[in-house]
Amino acid sequence: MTGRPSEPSLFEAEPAGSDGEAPLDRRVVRVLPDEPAISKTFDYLVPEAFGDQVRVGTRVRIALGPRRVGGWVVATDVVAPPDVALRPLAKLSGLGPTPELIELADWAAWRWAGRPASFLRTASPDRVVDRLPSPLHPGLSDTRAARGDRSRAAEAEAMGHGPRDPLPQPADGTYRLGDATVIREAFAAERAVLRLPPAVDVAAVAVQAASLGHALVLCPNQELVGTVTRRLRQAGVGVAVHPGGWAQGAAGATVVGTRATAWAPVGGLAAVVVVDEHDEAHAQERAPTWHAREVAIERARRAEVPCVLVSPCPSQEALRWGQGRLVVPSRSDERGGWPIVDVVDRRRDDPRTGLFPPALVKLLRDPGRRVVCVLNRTGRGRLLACTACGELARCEHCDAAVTLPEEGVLSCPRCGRTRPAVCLACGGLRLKILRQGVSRARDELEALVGEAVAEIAARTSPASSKEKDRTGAEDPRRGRGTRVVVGTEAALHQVDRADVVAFLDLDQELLAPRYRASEQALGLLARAARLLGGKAGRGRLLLQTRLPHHEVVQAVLHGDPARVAQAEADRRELLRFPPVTALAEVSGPAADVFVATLRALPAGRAVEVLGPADGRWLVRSPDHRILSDALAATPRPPGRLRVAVDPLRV
DNA sequence: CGGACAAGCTGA
DNA sequence: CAGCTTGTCCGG
Repeated sequence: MTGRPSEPSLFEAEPAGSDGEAPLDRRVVRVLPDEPAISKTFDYLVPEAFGDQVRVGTRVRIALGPRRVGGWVVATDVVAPPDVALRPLAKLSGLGPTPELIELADWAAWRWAGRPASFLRTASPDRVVDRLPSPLHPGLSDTRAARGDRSRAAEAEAMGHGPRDPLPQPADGTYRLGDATVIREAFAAERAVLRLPPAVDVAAVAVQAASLGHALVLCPNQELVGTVTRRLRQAGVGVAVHPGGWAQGAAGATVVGTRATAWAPVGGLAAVVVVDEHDEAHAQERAPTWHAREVAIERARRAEVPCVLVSPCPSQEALRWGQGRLVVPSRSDERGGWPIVDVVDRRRDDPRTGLFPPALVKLLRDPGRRVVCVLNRTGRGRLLACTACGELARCEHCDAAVTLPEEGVLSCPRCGRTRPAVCLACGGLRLKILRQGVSRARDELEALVGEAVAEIAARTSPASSKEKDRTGAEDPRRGRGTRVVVGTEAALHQVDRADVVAFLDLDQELLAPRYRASEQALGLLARAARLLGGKAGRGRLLLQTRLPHHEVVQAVLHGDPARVAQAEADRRELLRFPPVTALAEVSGPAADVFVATLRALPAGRAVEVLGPADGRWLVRSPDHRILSDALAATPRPPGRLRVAVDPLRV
């Protein structure tokens, strides 16, 4: 999983004076321009006036041809080729990534078939930083004493040495492990996967990490960043929140943030933690499709500091990396941190019952309960048929089944065309919804419970949200006022507490045609579990399914994610999917040319090419070294080409 | 990327 | 053959 480019690094410079004639009167540095289309480095003279401010990582401006562009110094003391006339650096633009991060960017560019500049941009401050502040106290320090006993108590509680209440939940709604020494145990070796059930407050792990010194804590979302930061500060830890705290982190602090924080400089780095490592928010969707977990792992390895991956449902990638160092609380502690699960076995239900069988309706009508219904289908209907002639509604252009995003409009999910809701076979105007989406479910729910029900869908593209702002439409976080909400999985991100979370059609998740479907479904259920708290609370997770024996259902029911992990490990082995192998997805107009070259690689570096399917090819190798070497060795043809290493939606 | 320059097409 | 488009290469 780790590996280094086999090709010599782009940035390796021969030190001046190594073979005699170093020009002592001029200093030359190598600069990588901050331009997506340029991946070459150029050498420049350092003006006398810049003094000793030019180091590896420094942001500079350079004259490149007729224009000026930004860039990073990637090597100093360079011996330039003798035949080029050097120009001086045009300007200093402040501090940039540390030399370690420059090297890490080089590695990441190889690992995810991207350009170093895209990583260096992520590793750079978002505004000019000319000097660093003084470092913050590492770990638990005098500041804590100054704050008095309250924070001491918070720390003790976080460490699991708080007052030993029996299982009933503390007032703040978090669930406390009976024996929290597992958290300390996780940091005892260089690496560990720490499996903590959803209701446990993961901030305790960050506090433990910070006790070793300045830690790097990666969270999948802003909400967790807030929680973790608050708890760290309560415990007296000096925290810098990325990206605003870039300079403070570089100077020395425990750094907390989301994905991009994997690239934050941390002065005196002592430990790395990835919170909810299974969460796909840690992966960048746009190419290069880098994953914060993998960057964190590599960073910790290079810095020789402990790395702990935390998750209620560790990914196969994490488990494989952990090499058996999986730290788990006692069975009862783990079980207690998952909610009570009601499995609604729908195998014998009348299909006409729809999405709301009596068991659910009863919970829905209980006035004291806040209910979130999850249905991962947007719009009103995803499959429709004519009430008159029974014909399925399909696209006139490409024949795909059309959907009903809103009343009266049919839309093709394949080619994007829309048309009025009319049957093409008989001209009938009435279509019946065979598979309903959230909008329709909302209407039905309102009728069932007799009160307003809010619908929550993902906030769509930035353009449309701007549109909403302009038209002054309502707050996207609807559902604050209503007791019952229904939505896609976005509902689980936008609601912070619930008494019941009901998955109206879990089978859609369990049977999704993606190799990661089981893990993704479990991740979704873990997220739902967070809204509910542990078994001691009154939260219930209701799962409607025709697959009650599916390992994902059984895992949540017993609070035992190992049931999924084991089944999944076998399946990945059998199907040769990651992490047993390494995958990349190649698409775009230039993909065919690129793939043809890949196919022709000599035996020693051969990769397996599958496809095309829907204009996309899959490239498979026994490991990432072979895959990344092959991708790096294959020239990019002109034209648009997307290479997604470790695609999650295959 | 953006400019420079070379090679290819068109029209009188 | 000028005048314009399209493509390829290069920048220190």
